Amino acid sequence: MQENQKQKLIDFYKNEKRMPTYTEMLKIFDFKSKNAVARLVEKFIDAGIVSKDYLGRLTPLKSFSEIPMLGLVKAGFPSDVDELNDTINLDEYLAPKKGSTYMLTVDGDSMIEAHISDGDMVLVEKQNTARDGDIVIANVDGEFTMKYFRKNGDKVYLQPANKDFKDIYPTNQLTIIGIVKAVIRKY
Amino acid sequence: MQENQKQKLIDFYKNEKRMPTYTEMLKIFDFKSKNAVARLVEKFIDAGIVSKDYLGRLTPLKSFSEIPMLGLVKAGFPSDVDELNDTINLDEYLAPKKGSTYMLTVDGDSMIEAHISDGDMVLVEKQNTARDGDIVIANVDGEFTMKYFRKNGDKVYLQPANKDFKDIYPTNQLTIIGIVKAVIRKY
DNA sequence: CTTGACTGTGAACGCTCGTTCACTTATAAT
DNA sequence: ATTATAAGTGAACGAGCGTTCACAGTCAAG
Repeated sequence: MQENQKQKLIDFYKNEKRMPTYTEMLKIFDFKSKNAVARLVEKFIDAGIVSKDYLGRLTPLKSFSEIPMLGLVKAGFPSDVDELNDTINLDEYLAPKKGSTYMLTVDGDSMIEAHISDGDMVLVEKQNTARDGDIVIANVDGEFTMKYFRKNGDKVYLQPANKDFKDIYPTNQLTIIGIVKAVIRKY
Repeated sequence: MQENQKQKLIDFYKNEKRMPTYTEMLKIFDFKSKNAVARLVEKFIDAGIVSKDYLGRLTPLKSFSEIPMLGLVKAGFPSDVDELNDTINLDEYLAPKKGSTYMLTVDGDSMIEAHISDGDMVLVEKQNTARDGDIVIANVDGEFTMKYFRKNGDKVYLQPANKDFKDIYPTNQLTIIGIVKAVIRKY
C-alpha cells in the first residue's frame, strides 16, 4: 500500500464526513474490480488505519483526526515518527463540552501578564459559577470583560493581569458568563 | 423534534465516526417502524442538522464538529446564540496540514516575551525553511530549541524572547525543523 | 522454464439498506 | 361528535452494498 492511497482515503473522509463505498473506491484508487478494493481495505485494516465496526462497516481510526503529540521541545523530533503512539484530537482536547463551548476574540491587553494578548482567541465554557483564580468572562454593571475572578470570603471582585488596570468591584451586578478553558494564538 | 434527539445523533456520530443506519435509529430513537425514522430524518434535514449527499447518504453538517465563533469579549454573549452563524472547526483551523503537523510541549521560558510560557503547547508544521521573524523549532549544533528565526542578509541566527537569554549564533549547524503555527494553553 | 506469491478482473449472490404504501393511533380544532 | 393533521406501525420492494469465487497477468526465486 502506498502512502498516497492512505491520503486519498483520508481526503475522502474529510470531504464527505464518511467512508467511501467499495464502488466509490473503484474510482478513488483506479481499480476495476471490487475484489481489488477488498484486498486494499484489508491492508488498511492490517495497517491500523481503519477498522470495521460491529456491523462490518468501515470506520476511521486515529490517523484521520488526531495529530502526534511529541515530548518537550528540547527532545526535538524523533527520527522515526511512527515510533510515537501518543496522539491527540484537537476537538476533543479543547472543546470536550461541545454544546456549551464558544470562541471569543480577546480585545485589549488587560490580561497580558497572564500571557493573553490582544487578538488571541479564548475558548469559553458557558457557566455561571467560578472559583477564585479562574479566568472568567463576566458582565459587570452592564459591561462585558475578561478578568481573573477573585473571591475572598464574601468579597467578590475581578482582577486584571496588567499593572495599568485596577481591580473591578461591581457596584450593582456581577454575572459570571463563562470560564476561559483555553487560549489559542495563531501565527 | 426535540433537542435531545439531535444530541443522540451527534453522540452516535462521535462514537462511531459515521451516521447510524435507519435500523440503528430505531433503537436510538425508540421507534418501531423505519417510516417513523424516515420522517424524523426529514426533520433533521429541514432543521439543517444533516444533509444527504449525492448518493442519498446522510452526512453531518456544522453542528457536529464546529463551535460558535462570537465576536470580541467586549461584545459578550448574544442573547440568542442561534442568531450567530459564524462557526469554526478547531481541527481544520489549527491543523490544516494534518500530515505534517505535530504538537510539542514548551520547555522553559526563553520565549516568554512572545507570551509563550513553559508548559504551553505549540502546533508545529514540519518544514526546513523559515522567514525572518518566524518562530521555529530548530536544531543548533545538536540541540533542539524554539526561538525566533532571524535572517539579515546571509547572517542567520536564533533570537529568544527573553532578556535573560542571548542570541544563538550557530557554530557548526542550524537546521530548521518546523515552524510554530499556533500556541495553545489549557487551564 | 517452472513455480508460487501477489495483484487485478469479472461475475454472481445474499443481505441489508432506505424507500414507500396502506393502515392505525393520538392530538387538537371546530 | 366530527374532522383534519400529525405521528407511528408493519410489511413489501428494488437497489446497491460488501463478499466471494474462479481466473488471468506480473514478477522474482529456484
